[in-house]
Amino acid sequence: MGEGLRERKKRETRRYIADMAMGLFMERGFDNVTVAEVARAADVSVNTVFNYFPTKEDLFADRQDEVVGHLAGVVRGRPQGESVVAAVRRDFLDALDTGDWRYGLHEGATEFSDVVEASPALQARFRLLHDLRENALLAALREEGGRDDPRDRVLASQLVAGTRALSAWGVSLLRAGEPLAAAAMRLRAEAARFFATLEPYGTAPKTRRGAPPAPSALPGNPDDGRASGNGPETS
Amino acid sequence: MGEGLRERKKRETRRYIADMAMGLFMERGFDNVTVAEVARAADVSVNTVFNYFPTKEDLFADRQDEVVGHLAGVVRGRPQGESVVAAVRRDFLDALDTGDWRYGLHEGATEFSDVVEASPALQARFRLLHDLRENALLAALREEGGRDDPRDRVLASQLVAGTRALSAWGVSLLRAGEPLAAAAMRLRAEAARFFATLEPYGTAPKTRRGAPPAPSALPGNPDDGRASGNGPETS
DNA sequence: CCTAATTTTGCAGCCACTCTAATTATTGTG
DNA sequence: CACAATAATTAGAGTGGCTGCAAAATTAGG
Repeated sequence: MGEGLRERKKRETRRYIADMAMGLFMERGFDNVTVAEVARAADVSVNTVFNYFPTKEDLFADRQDEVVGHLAGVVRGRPQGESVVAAVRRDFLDALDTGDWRYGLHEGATEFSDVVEASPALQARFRLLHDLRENALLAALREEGGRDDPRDRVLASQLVAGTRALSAWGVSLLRAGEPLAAAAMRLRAEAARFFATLEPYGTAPKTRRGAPPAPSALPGNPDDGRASGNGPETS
Repeated sequence: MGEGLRERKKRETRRYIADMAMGLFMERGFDNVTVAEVARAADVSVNTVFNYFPTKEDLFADRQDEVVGHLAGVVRGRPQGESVVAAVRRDFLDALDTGDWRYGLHEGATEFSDVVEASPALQARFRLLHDLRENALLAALREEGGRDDPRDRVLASQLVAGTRALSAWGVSLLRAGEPLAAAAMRLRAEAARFFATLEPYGTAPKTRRGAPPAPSALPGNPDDGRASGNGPETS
């Protein structure tokens, strides 16, 4: 029941396609590689590529679901008594300390960033991801607060935009040759200022009815056209 | 010299195409109208449409250059002694008072918004515009401050994201049936809270060397692929 | 008018992506 | 093991946005 040959082959095929694609993208740039070339490199048909990845961008931005739902998860999973702003600050600083990639800062972030910044299509995709991130966070905030509180809207936008700006600055530091540790240190200082500014939003600690820490279904943007697929239709 | 028949015809043709396109988009939705249909409606060839508008989205988002450079212009043109945050607040509240469209709030904003929210392509375009807006604002901030100040990055991101969130809330109020004046009033209150939060960024009033109020050339994002064209090449 | 500069157009083509209809491989069952 | 159900892969044709290029129409200026 659990693990047929079919399932394994599917995962392997998907993986192989994604790896081949990433290799080509890193080498020659996202826009200079056609889906047909990816298909040839992976020795499958173009249709098979689209069976696994709904768009060309999905070949690059795998695991995007994680980052989209991350902030919302942090907010939902925070301990009792912690404010929203404090929770995000904690997670952001933790990512800095552990060198985690979830805010875009990691070893080799520059190569990644180079490819993205060279491609309008990829930039558009990441803007979409930030939007989805903000919407997911907003949904999490609404689970606690009132119906359509403008403060939730503003707070979500400020948190996403701020951390995004900080990460962008961090990448620019890395690109300027600064080692990751040094960049992280400077980022910590700036992050402190940023989150301090948002303190006025953080007054409400956390209400009772805590939702289960990590519901897997993300709210998502109803207008994003296509979700990131994980494989061919299972009819 | 100034005004040949050729120039006039060009403006008229451009205008006619844009009007026909907007009519079709409003009626049937952006994604359900092909460029070929726009061309037929305007009685020109598809190539002519692309001569005037570099992308299909440009048919919808005309005058986008204004909104992209607006915030930067507000910052550059603010009076001596006014902080950046105060300048944007003043402009935002002024737009609310005068019912101006520059922040997306105006009579008929809902129809406009309906079309946009029904089209992933248009949403992507507006995300791009917000990005360009932020970059332009950041460039303006850098004309006064230090080289690559992370506080400028964060402030620009907060201002753009915050006003965007407020406008989105405003549109949701309009869509819920609230009259424009009432929505504007509630928006003023929320805007006050929002800008108050950003006060810590507003300490620097304004330095000496004020640049000329409105330089027309926008910095723009080097990676946006194509600028919004204003007509066929005059080469 | 006649020529040079421009605008418009038609045509061919690229690429992402979709749909449909075979074709092939994997599975569970007898 | 054979066989039928199921699911994955493929080829092929087509759509739509967009780009070149070269010919035809229009306009400008002498």
